[in-house]
Amino acid sequence: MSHAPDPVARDPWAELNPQQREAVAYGAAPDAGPLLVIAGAGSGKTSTLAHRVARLIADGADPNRILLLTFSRRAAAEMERRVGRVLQAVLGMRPGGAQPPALQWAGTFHAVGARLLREYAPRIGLSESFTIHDRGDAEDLMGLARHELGYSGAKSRFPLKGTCLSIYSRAVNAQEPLDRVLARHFPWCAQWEAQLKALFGAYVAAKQDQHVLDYDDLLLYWAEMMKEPAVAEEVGGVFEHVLVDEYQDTNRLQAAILLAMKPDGRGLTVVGDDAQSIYSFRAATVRNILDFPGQFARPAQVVTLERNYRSTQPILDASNAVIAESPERYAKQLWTDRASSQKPELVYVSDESGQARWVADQVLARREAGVRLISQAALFRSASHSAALELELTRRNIPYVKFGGLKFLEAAHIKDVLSLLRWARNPLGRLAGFRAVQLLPGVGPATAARVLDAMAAADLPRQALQAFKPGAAVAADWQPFLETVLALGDPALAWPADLDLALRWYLPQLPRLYDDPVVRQADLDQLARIAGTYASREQFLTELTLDPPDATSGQSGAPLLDEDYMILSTIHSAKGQEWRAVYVLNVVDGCIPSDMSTGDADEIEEERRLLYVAMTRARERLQLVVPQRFYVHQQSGLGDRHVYGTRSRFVPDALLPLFEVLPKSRGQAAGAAPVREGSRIDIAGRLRGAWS
DNA sequence: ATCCCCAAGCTTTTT
DNA sequence: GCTTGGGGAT
Repeated sequence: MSHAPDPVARDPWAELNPQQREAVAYGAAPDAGPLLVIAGAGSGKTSTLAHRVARLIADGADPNRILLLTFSRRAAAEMERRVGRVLQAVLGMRPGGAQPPALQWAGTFHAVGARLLREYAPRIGLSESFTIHDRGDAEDLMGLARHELGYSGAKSRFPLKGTCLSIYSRAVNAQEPLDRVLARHFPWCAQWEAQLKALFGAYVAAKQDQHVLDYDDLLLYWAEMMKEPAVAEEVGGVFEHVLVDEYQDTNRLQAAILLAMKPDGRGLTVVGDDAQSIYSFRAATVRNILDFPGQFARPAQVVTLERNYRSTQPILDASNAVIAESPERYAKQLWTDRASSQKPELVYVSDESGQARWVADQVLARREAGVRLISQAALFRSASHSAALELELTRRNIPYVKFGGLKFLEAAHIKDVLSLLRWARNPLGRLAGFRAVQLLPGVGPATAARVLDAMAAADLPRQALQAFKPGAAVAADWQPFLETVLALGDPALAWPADLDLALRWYLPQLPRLYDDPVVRQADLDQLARIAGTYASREQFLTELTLDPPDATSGQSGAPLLDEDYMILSTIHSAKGQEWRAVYVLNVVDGCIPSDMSTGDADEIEEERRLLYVAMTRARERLQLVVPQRFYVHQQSGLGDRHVYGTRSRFVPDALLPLFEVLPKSRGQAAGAAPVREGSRIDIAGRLRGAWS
């Protein structure tokens, strides 16, 4: 242990600047109104929020009555860690001694909603054993309803199940009537309004019959529950302080929940940055944060954090210039005292493989200069944009971990096992059952439907299952399956023995079900390992759907935690993070902005903010990479093809002086040919020079 | 009723 | 390139 005292340990408030202090100290008076903290990128937002929570507790607030709403569980964990650290210092506890009080209520809106609903289930007529549908399940259930209503014929060209769910979800989250949602966001579906209404009715009924909630329900039921004055007062009273992080990415439904809990705004703190609002596709609205102060009888106090501790001035200058074009925002100009002569770079490369080679070269060169892989990240607009880079990294043996766009839970074999567990927990969950039963050889949709119908009609679903007589072809396999399902339904079974039981039945089925049983078995082993870290099956199922493991390892096998690896991430998943070196891929019109999002001005603005978020992740080095030729997946008709890309419209000519443009000799794209090893030495030399 | 094969359509970001 | 729907053989 070091004798040099941690600066936090010496004086926990010393490291705060005046604005941060104001945000931390605000509301000492008992009648203080709500607080809005506008926290620019890299302005110490997490630290400020953590200090504020710690100060509240130090001043006597009960940690069990503090609700901290974050955007992801990862963010919640980080916040808890930092609150604990500050508290230790404030309360004068010695590290390694007694633990500082922990927060009982920290998590995402959805996770907190799930927990509250589980608690209040009996009072609002909800089954306590409700299971939660992830996006895929919700789509499938929507698809089922769509089919039952006869909209699935090949000729009708009715919106696909995924589109239907998106429409439904937006209507719920934005709290807007269907016709408006259709007109504004899905005009090509407007002709189906009546049918969609019927479909959504059937979908809602199906969820209720089966005791399942989808993501939106976790918010919707919570909001509805709060409309009951007695419950609202009770729940609102439980939480003395409510703090919300990333408020720019909340939607109207979430705002309604907050308002219902804290109608006068007392004890309410929201933190965010309107310039980083990037989730409007999920019905988040920047209006929430822009309109926050005026919502209350006593307007909110607004504190703005403009000092940036993360990036060098040249990086900040370029980022500020990019966002400056945005029309409506809380005016702020980030500043820093981290001077540097290193401008961000704008790098032209030939195509995506040239881009991959360039980035790999850069990463290695930077690593030689002392920047660990884990301090370097490649960011991109959509998960598929990293494919070429992943290949290149694997080829060169550079380990990486990829965030975003992960399909672990969507893999068929994972869903198989989870549906077994879910169905055992909630026998009325039709989707899980439908999938589980069809794992048996000789059982298809018709038999599965008969089983589930019999169960749905019975008072005791499990007995109906036991009594079910399958056809002769299935009989031999039925008995062990039945025994497994019934055993899984035994509440006395200790977790994770349930999973072992399910796997014992399921693993032998793998070779019959899939061509590549070995790979899939490895995944399931992984699942079993994760399972051990959850306290119960219920927690496992809930948290896995609400917060799926969000990274995949680039190397086969388990990622070694203390090994050095670089980060690949979608820009969305990069929120709140920072790295010493950041490479932004495909800074090309069509990628940023995505050609999916060039519909209206609002969408374009969000794409601009996306680039801003990507750029402001960088501490020291920032490179925007522009492939001059890139591959687009089939859009309409023509098939896959190459397109000659132009630099993103968010970096117009006027901004070029803020960047160093590479390569310096025109006409030669960097990383153009794999044979040009000579130029690599050149580049490496230049980079070393930059660090001397 | 199941299962297997073919054809057709669509392809962002995520709790 | 990958899922979904339809048709035919078993």
